Amino acid sequence: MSKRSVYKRKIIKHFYFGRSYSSTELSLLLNKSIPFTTGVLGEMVEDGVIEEIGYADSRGGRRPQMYGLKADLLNIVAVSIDQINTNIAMFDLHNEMVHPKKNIEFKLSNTDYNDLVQITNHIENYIENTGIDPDKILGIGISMPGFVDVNKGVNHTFLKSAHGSIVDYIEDRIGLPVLIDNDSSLIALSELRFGAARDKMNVMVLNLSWGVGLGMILKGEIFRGSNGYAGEFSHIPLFDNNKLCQCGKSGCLETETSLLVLVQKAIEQIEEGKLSLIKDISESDLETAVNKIMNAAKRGDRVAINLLSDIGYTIGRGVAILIHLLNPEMIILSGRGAEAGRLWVAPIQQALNEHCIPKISEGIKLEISNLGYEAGLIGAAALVMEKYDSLSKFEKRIKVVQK
Amino acid sequence: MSKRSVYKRKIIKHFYFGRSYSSTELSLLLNKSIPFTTGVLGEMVEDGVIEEIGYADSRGGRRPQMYGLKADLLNIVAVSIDQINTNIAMFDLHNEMVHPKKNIEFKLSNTDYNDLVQITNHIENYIENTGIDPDKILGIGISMPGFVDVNKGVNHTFLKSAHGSIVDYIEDRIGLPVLIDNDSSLIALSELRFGAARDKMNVMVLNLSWGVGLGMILKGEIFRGSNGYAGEFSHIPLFDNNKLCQCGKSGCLETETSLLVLVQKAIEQIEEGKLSLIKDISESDLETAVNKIMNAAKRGDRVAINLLSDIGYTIGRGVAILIHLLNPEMIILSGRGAEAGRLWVAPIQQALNEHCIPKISEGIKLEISNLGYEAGLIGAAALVMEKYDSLSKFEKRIKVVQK
DNA sequence: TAAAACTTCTTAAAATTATAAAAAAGATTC
DNA sequence: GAATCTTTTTTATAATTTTAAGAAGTTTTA
Repeated sequence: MSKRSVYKRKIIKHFYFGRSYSSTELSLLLNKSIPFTTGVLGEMVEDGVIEEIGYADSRGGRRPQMYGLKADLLNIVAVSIDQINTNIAMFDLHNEMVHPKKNIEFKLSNTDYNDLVQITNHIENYIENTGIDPDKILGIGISMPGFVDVNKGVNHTFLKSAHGSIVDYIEDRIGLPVLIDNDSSLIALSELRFGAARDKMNVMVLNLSWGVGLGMILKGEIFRGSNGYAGEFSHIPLFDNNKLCQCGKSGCLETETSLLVLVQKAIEQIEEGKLSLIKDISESDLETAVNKIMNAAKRGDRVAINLLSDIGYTIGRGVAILIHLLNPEMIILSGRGAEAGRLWVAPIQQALNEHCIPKISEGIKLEISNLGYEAGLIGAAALVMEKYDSLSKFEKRIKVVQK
Repeated sequence: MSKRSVYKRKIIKHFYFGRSYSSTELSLLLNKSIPFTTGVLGEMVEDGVIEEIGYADSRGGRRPQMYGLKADLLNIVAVSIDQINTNIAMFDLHNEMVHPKKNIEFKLSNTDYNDLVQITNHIENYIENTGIDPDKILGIGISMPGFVDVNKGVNHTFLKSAHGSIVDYIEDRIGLPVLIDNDSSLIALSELRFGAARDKMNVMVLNLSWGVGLGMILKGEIFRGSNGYAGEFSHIPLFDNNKLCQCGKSGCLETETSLLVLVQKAIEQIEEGKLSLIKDISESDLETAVNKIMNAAKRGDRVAINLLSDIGYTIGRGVAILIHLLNPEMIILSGRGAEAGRLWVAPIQQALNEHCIPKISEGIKLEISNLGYEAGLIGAAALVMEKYDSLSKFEKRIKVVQK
């Protein structure tokens, strides 16, 4: 691969994450001279990869020519899998969804090989339905919970097939580059590239869901640890409570903060006869139960608010640990539970005030994501572009960037 | 600064940390072509910066010419400050101590400006006593406990002078580049460059001392967080014990693991009448008390061993948190308490077995440092070289590397 | 034991990339 | 409103760095 084409890939990546740049700005980002950058940009315009998108405002001199990616040059398939739902969507290079996302209800089992076959079928069908030429698809990004070994393309928790790598299987069947990563890390990636963590160096992104996931941004990059297992926030041993966690240990943070615990405690309190707006909930339909509790809290129900506060405070104690160990500049509440995030800010902040050395916690921003429910899908698409300039599997894909 | 001289600095840094390289190896490390690297190396030999040190064994072809730094080209002053002792030493480029280290008993107060003056005097005298020409000194590296803001050169815990930056003060007085960093981070740095963490990517280095410090190696580099406060392991809120910590909060890990707690518990148990080899200890002379307990443990005293085990187990619980969050490949026990480290390996390992998800803790190595007592000084010297290729304050110092 | 294979080192030509100066376009100032 | 200052872009020239090919040593293999 020629050096020039390496720079072209980097330029495409910058444009994807940053929208538009002038020649001068890019030369700074690439650490190359302006004449060189201008030359490369010229070639890319000729090849139809990027286009001139007008002039930016002057900052005291000649107005800079701005460049941007041609949105329809390439597409990216994003797949977001969780325990009960799988979503598939197609994005263009401006990060717009170009085909309606498809939601599949799909209970993820731990070991069934058939699950993998099913999901691959769905992806295959979805791509066909979009009518987009596979030659115009850069790759497929997949977000899923569990212990994901990024390099081997294996998930040690879900879709464990005897047939080895998930990535290899899907690549073989569909013939496109496939990348997988853990859902919390990808939510952090979307916050880093498109959300509140943009241009930040050290940020902790909490993925509020059935458990509390953690995506870490350290030194301006997603941190994954030596095997990709970093961020197991749910399972830090924080309590002497003898409550068994689904991971097999006891005392995990999750044993006091999961939404399951929330529902259990709510049922307990209602049975004790406390007055509450919460009605008719049971452990057998958690999703509905959680929604009812959340809604009650939003309407000011004391019981619901107190329950959420307790959990928030406990999460906050965990966050205090993160702050002491990693000294981040920002905490972001993201994931599907972030909508109710506002309810949690106060108790978390309270826990931070009580458990942090002031010097280390002062100035830390506690923010709620505005990427919302889509963060997982955006992260899956971003994963593909994130690796575009470094993985060899992209080398032969897009002709225009090969010289 | 010319580009070529940037590469020369990088080469010097590589040699300092790696001893000797061939032209081919260096060209790989620098990402430059072999002819270019050979050319630069030739110039550096001519300038007397490096020398040819013979041929390495062949690996199936012509034997490579090896190069190494001239040890006496430059010297580095290392200063290691802790709460009761300050050590100063002079190193050469082969990391050998070229002048006997000087130990100064010196109780570090929190705010006394005079402390800073005193320490600077000592450094000044020490350099004079070595008889080494200041023009042959690259810089001064300082290791100290507390909240160190590396960029501002300020310590928010010790030597807080109204006169601003510690670094600026010493640089003004001595006229040499000065760098400071937190002791635990520097111990981690010496492990990374010269110890068990060499070539490792993600390692947690515990600095066993009066508290338990933590130096983190993430992605092959020391991690310091956004303000340099990362690694406050001692003060993670882990207990509901209502014991007040010196940091002002309660429930910190330190409230159950500090050597002070060790002594208090020992006294308690002896007063209760337990049979033990430990005799005549009191809280007024902690250093002696700790030594007596350690020695008793080494001779097999049950009381001492149990006390250390309890503390080790508690530290292990903290380490389990580190493992879940950061997924390191290795844990190193270092610092002055590492000698007794062997006594702690078993209880720490025990805690890891009980509190870690097997998938994430399997394969993690738990090692005892072999850098020993000197780790702090070595780290302080290494700090200077670590920053040599990136800080402008070194630009004008060494003439031979300026072209 | 000689040929093959392989690694290192050297050289000169080729390609890449940067520098510097000037031109273009717009903002600011007096 | 002309002169001056800025920033961006272009161009030509200069410097840097790589490529490619071959020479020089060593080990491996036949």
